[in-house]
Amino acid sequence: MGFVLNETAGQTISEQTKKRVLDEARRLGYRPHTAARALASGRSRIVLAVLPDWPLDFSLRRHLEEASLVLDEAGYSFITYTAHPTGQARPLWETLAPDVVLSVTGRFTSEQIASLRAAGIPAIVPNPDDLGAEEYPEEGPLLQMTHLESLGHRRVAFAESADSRIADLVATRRARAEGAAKVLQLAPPLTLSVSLDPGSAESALDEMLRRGITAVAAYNDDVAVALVGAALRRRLDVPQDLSVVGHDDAPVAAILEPQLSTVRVDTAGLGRYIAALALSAAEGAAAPSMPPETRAELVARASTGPAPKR
Amino acid sequence: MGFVLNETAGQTISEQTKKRVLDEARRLGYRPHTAARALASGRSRIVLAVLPDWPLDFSLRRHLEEASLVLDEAGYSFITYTAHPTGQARPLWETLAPDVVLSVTGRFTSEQIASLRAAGIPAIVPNPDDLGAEEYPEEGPLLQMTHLESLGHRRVAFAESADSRIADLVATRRARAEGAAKVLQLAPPLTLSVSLDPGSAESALDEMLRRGITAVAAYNDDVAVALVGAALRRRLDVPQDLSVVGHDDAPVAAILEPQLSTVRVDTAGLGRYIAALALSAAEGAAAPSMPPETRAELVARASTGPAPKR
DNA sequence: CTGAAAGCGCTTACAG
DNA sequence: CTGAAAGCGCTTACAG
Repeated sequence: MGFVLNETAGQTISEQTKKRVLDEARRLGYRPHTAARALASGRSRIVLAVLPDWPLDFSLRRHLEEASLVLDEAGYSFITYTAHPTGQARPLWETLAPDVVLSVTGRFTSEQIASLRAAGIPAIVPNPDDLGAEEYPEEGPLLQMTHLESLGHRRVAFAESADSRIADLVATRRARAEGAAKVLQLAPPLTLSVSLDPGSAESALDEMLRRGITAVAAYNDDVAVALVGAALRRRLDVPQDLSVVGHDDAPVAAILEPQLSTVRVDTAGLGRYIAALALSAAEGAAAPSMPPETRAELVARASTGPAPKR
Repeated sequence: MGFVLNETAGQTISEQTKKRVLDEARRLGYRPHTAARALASGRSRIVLAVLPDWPLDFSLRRHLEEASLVLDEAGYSFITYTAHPTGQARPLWETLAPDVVLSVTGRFTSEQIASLRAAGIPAIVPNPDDLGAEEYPEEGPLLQMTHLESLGHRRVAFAESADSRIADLVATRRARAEGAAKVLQLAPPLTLSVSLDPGSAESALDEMLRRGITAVAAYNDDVAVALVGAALRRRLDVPQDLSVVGHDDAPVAAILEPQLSTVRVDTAGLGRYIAALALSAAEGAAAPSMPPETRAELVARASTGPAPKR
C-alpha cells in the first residue's frame, strides 16, 4: 500500500493491485498523516526560508511564493520565517525540524548557525562549512554611479539608511558605491545617513550642498524619496539642482513627482534561484550557480539629469 | 519521564524523581521530537495565520511577529502563510495539520473553508459556523471624511485602488466613505479608480477637477501619493487646489513633499488581538472581543487644507 | 508514587 | 509479486 501511494521506485507491483489500492484509497478519502510520515521516515519535507527583519521588497516576497510552487511540486512545504533579533521565542527550526533551512539574504549570524547545528538541521543554505558560497553581486551601486557619471556628475554622495536592522546590507552597498567611484575616477562619494525623520533628510541635503555635491545615489527608494522631499521643501529643483537615484524600483518610484530614477532588481530570477537552491539542498544535490540573467538594471526616469554647467 | 518533562497537571511525582529526570534530560541534551509528539497526541501545536495576497502594512507584519512570541510562550508555533489565488500548490494547512488556522483579514473564501474542513482542521478563526463574528470596524474612511468636512470641503471624492486583489477591502472602505458622507450631509463622494500607472492618476485628477471636487480621500497612501504626484505634474498646489488624505500612515507619508495627511491604524493592538484570538482558539476557549483601543486615528499633515473660498 | 506497555500512522526491510 | 511486522519517539491510560 505504501509503495503504491508513494510511487516508490524499484518496486514490483502488479497493475491490478495498484489499481485496487488506488481505488480503495480514493473511496476512503485517504489523506497521509504528515507527522506519522515524518516520524517514520526521519524527514519532515519542510523547507524553512529565513527572511530578514526588515521590509523585504514586496516583489521578492511574491516571487518567493512562486518558488514555493516549485517546492510543493516536489513534495516539500516551503515556510517563510522572519527572524526577530529581539525575539525570546524559539526559532521555528527548533520546533518544525525542517530538512532545509535557507537564508534569503544569503547569510546567517554565528548564533543562528550554532542554533541550527544544535537543532540538528540536516541542510543549511548557504552551507556554513563552504566559505566559497556565492553571494548576491549587489551591482546596484555600480549602476547608480555609472549612470550619474555618464550624466557628467563628478561630486556625488551615497545616502545610507540609518535603520540599524539593515546595517550589513547598507555597508555592502556603500562599499560597492565606493569601489564604483574609484573605477569611474570620481572623487570618493560623501557618505550620509538618512532616517525616516524628515529633518534628517534636510540636514543631509544641506551637508551635500555645502560640499558641492550635484548627485546622490540612495541606498533605497525610501531614502531617495526623503531626499527629493527635502529638496522640494528647500525650493530646489530635482534634477536641475540635484540628481537623485534610488534603488529597488518600489511602486512609489514610478508615482512620485518627479518620477524616480532607480535600480530594478530581477526578483523573479532571484526567487527562482532561491527555489533551486532549496530544492538542491533538500535532495542533497550540489547547489546550482546563480543564473546570469539575475541582473540588476538601471531605470532612468525624471529625478536624474545632466550635471549643472559651471 | 513524560509527565515531568511536560509538567503534566494532576500527576503525583516525588521531587527527587523529578530532579533525577530533569538532570538526566539535561545531561543527554534531550530535545522533544515534534513529529512523534504530534502523532501520539493528535495535536501539532501549530497556529497557521493566513495573510492576504497583497502588500500587508509592514507594521502589521511586525506586530504579528510579536504576536508569535505570545504563542511561543504557550507552546505553539505561529506560522504565517500567504494564500495565492493562482497557486496550484496545496495550501499549507493540508500538509502541516495545524491546530488552528486564522485569517488575518478576518475572512476566508468559501473554497478555503471547504478545503479547511476537508483537511479536518480543528479550529478555524473566524469560525465559519458563527456568523456573528466581529469584523474590523474600518473607521478610516469616516475619519477621512470628517477631517475633510471640518476643513470646509463639500464636494469630495473617494479614490480606489484598481488592484483586483484587494477589491473586497476597497469595496468595504468605499461603502464606509459613502456612509460617512451621508452622515456628514455631504454630496455622495465621486468614486474614482487609480492604478500604479501614473497616467491613471492624471485622468482621475482631471475628472475630479471637471466635477468641482476640492478634496479626495484615498483608499491608501500609495493612491494618495499617485494623486499628489499627478497634481504636481499638473502644476496644481496641494492642498490649496486639492486636499488629499491617505490611509495607513506608511513610511512614505511622512517623507513626501507635501507631507501626507493620513489615517494611522493601531497595528500593535491589532497584532495583540490576533494573538489572543489564535490562543483562545487553540485552547478551545471563547474568542475575546476586540479591545476598544484598537482604533484608527487621523494624522493631519500638509496635504489637506481649507476648502478654497468661492 | 512508579514502571511497563499499548498505540498514534506511517516507512521499509524481510519472509514467503 | 504480496503480506506480515518492526520500529520511528512520543502520550497516556493502566497495573502495581
